[in-house]
Amino acid sequence: MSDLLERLRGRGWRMTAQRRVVAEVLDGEHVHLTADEVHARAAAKLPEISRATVYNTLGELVSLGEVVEVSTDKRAKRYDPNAHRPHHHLICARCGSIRDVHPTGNPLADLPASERFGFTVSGVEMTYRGLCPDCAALV
Amino acid sequence: MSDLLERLRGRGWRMTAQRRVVAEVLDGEHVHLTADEVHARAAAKLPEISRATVYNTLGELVSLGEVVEVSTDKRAKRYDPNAHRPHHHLICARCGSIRDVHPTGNPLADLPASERFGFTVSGVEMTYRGLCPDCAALV
DNA sequence: AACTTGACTTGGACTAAGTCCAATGTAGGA
DNA sequence: TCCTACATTGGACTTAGTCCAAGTCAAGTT
Repeated sequence: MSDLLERLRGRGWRMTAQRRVVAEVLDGEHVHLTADEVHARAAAKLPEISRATVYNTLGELVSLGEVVEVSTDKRAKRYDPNAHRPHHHLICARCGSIRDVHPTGNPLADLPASERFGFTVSGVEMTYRGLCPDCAALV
Repeated sequence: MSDLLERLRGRGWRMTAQRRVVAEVLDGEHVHLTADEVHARAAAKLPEISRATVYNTLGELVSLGEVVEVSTDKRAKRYDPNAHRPHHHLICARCGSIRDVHPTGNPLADLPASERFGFTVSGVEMTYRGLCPDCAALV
């Protein structure tokens, strides 16, 4: 987990207690938390941390490429700390739970030039949807 | 455009002026509008239509499968009326403009059983990201 | 054509998620 | 130790969307 902190320090991040706990929360579990969940977990370690700081820090981590935003159908964005390994997502349409998945194939190669409309294409996200075992059992 | 209205009527939709203008707005242009943009265009034809009705109607069209929700990075969801033809999206990271694209390949087949975690997988969305020609010219 | 009724619409209050900002605090270099 | 540019705070604000009780109306029935 100090890997992440080292990388950030190496990039000129001023290291504060707030940034440290946010980084630790994200680095600690490979689940996909909302900003509010990150705030709650961070506040457990550093009670006076503000929501604004959590949003700021998450935004910085995203632009540094350390964390990826995932938009599910639910309203709140989720933050995926597993940004260093390329992967895609499988989301339960009912409960919103997310798994990281690794499909075979190369989806970027599947978009021919004629379908690019002059865009400079830099990446692709695949979002598989379905029902998780628990939710499927309820239906 | 009356295709859509016919289909809806055939499914037992009670046809009201409000639903008609919303359907017409979506059916009229193949752009990807936000709920507020749909409301604005609908209100141009039927000034007293309320936002709640637009949201209700969009929600119904989505659950009927006539329209697809697209979550970009921006906050508001966009509504894609081109639901009858399977396709994916190419989004400009800068201005948020969206194009429909048709990649080759079968992404569902690219997710092996070992990567499904017991989920019942029902679909997949591919979101290509990059810069549109206009935005690329600005950088 | 008038009646009936349950589905539809309305507007306004409410909630959730996120942004902004002026005042205050502090990490890290000199 | 001091300085200062960068970071944090909390609270107001905005945006996007939901909810609901009251009123309206489409379409089937007579």
